[in-house]
Amino acid sequence: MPISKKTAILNAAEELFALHGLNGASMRNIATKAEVDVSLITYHFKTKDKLFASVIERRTSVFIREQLFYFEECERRAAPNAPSVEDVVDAYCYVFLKRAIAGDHHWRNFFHLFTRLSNDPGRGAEIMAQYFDPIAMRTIDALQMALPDCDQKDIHWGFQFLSGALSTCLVNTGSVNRLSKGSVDSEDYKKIHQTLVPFVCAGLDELSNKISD
Amino acid sequence: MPISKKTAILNAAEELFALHGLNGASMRNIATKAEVDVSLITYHFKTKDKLFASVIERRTSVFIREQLFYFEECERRAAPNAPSVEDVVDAYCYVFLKRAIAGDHHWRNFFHLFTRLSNDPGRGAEIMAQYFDPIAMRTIDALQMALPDCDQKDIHWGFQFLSGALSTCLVNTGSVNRLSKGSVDSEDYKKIHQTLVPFVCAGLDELSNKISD
DNA sequence: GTCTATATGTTGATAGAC
DNA sequence: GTCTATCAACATATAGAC
Repeated sequence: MPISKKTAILNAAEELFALHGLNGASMRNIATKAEVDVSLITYHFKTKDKLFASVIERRTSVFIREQLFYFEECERRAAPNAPSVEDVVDAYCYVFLKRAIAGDHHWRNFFHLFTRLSNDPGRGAEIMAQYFDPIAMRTIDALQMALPDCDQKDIHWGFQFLSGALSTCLVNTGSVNRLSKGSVDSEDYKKIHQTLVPFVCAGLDELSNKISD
Repeated sequence: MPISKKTAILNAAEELFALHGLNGASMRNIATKAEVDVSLITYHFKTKDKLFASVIERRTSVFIREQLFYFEECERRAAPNAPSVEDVVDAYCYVFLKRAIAGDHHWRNFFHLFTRLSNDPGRGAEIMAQYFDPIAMRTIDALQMALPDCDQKDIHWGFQFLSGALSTCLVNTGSVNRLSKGSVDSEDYKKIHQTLVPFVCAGLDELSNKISD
């Protein structure tokens, strides 16, 4: 079954918003990429901003549910003890990385867009607050349970570092490939998973162990 | 002495490009913010893209020289031994953070823009390659010296994580403040410095110690 | 160096035929 | 649902007066 034109618009918008940002991608660019007339975008989504919101909503609705499920599962598995730091960090990262590993380029575009939003103080910040704060809160709570002796502020910073480290890996700027002269592949998400999780866990453990001031 | 109109343009452009991106900031917005006529921008910088390049160049010329000086100093201090991971990570971060700590909002705008560029696959990636690859290379080399037993690929990923963790801290999205209900201040760059460096060093040590595959 | 006036294209969005 | 035609607002850039 061929995809609907509405879906084609969403896919094209997702990719172009990810590549060029909200302002950088015009409705005409999107229409061309989707092989659709410009006015059809207005018909389906009314305004550009609402199209943007639809692009976000389409995936977050699926994504957030799954993310929360992973956390529940990881806490249930550890019960009655608190989950380990590894389990929490892994749960947070894996929901992103497993889809990237699977090679789904639609999801990759979305994660790409996610990175853009998470480093944008304008409209991006609003959307992050609306859609991703629940996940962030949940992760921070779980980290606090896993590291009961860690200073709360350090947990917050630790999550920020985790989030930043993960998100740069989700956008394909080509820098890792270039800097490593081709010996490292920026799209080797399996390797990223294997490397990022222990890196972040060691970092968090360090923060937990040091005397806070 | 009041600043020249040319400098006012650069300052305004720096701020608006940081906030809204290359496409999101128009020359009119910039001219208004700089309290200058639009055509004066064309007079001084010829095109919008060249204005953008000038914004980058103005600070990178200073910044890169200083960054490289820090690395030399830190290697000289450790000689004939290799510098420690702490020294290398600190040198990389501190050049950013010391100016942020000093509260210079022009530099903060620039770092803000830096974060945007480092997560942009388009024009941003080009500029990063041109201006920041030398620093990145230098940092990676220094890390390799500090961690001779670490797998080269892990060093590259470690640097990517470091770079991602630092850069999210340089843009003020308000997320840390929101998520911590005000108990953490996203502009407390001194705290970021104190927290990020040990976090990253522990992560790198972990990568160095694990058996690579 | 700085301004006014203007050229030329692109933008997001609408109205109406089919 | 999908297209054609069109709008007013905005974009970058230029020419020329002072």
